[in-house]
Amino acid sequence: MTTLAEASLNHPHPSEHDHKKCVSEALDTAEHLCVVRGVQLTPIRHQVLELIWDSHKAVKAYELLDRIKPLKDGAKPATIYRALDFLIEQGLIHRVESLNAFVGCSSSGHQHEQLLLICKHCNEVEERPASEVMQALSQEFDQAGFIVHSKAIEIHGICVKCAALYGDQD
Amino acid sequence: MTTLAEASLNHPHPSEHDHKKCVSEALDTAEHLCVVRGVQLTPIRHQVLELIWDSHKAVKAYELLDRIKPLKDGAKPATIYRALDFLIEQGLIHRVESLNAFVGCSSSGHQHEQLLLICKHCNEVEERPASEVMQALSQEFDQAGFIVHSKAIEIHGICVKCAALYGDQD
DNA sequence: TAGCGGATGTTATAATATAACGTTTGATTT
DNA sequence: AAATCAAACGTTATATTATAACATCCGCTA
Repeated sequence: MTTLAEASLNHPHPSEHDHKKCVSEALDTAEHLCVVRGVQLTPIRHQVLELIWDSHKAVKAYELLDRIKPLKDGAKPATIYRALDFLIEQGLIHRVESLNAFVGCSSSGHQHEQLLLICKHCNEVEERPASEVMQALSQEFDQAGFIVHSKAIEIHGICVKCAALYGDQD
Repeated sequence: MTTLAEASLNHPHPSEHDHKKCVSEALDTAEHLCVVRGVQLTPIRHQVLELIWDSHKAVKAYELLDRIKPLKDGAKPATIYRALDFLIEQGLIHRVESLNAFVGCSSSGHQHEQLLLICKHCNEVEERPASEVMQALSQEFDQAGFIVHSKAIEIHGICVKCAALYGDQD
């Protein structure tokens, strides 16, 4: 299988980190977790995960579909949505509810439910464990008597890099 | 214009509150805010707001469309989406991102960005100001250098009434 | 080798949302 | 009063997101 990790990134600000490391860590973790859990990270699922990890931006399902078609001729919406369902179930990606899009999860295996900081300028999504926030949330649920199944905490704005480069106004 | 407030509520648990009061307060506040702001709460917008306030459940756009058709013959998707856009801009309703649905905002005028507790059983949405959570969030944003434009904090689970009536397992 | 379950292929369609352009209406200006 | 303008609304079309339903394949095991 061709490695997709090197594909064009095209960030509005320079990628200051070693993204290949992000990708390889994410894929290694995913492979490991799937073995441990006795679930199959099939070629399709692996390719979709790799495509998602092409960047830290949230990606749309149909973008993924377009991008997987050259690799997987005859791919259909169900091809992508099934892979996405699997990856979400396994906590390997986040669904960004407020964008109808998807982004890799850096901490699969550990805590999956995190604060997502979504930059309107560069579209990158930063995950933060935000333990104080989570603790305050737990207290709130206790007060309300609410039994939590899942959390979506999505913040839109301007990330620190874009604010530095382009100012706060966009 | 016919009052829609009395329409069927059909909750899984009895509505322990005076819902007519919720509705009238919401509509009064909306009317007042729109006057103050010099924006028009037109009949369509008013009707859509009233339909949304029919219950505390999140409502889908096309459900609203079906329900407004008898009142407003020839209503089309744009009819609803425009009204929803207006109501959201004015902070009179919340868009529930994780459901692609809409719910009335009880605290229009005050803080609009709140924690939403969404019950999987009865579908009702509870708004909570959750000031400790918001404070912890602010600290997190400061740490991250992130400039916030908007927040979606949506928690799915079982509300206190449903937990009492049906247990914690659903 | 027959049967089973999980993954995938395939076709169709449902559900959600917006674009684009025309018309109405009411306020403001001329 | 006529001309103009902007906001709201009407209308048609289409884009975008997502799922249903059923067929097939493939590896496992009974």
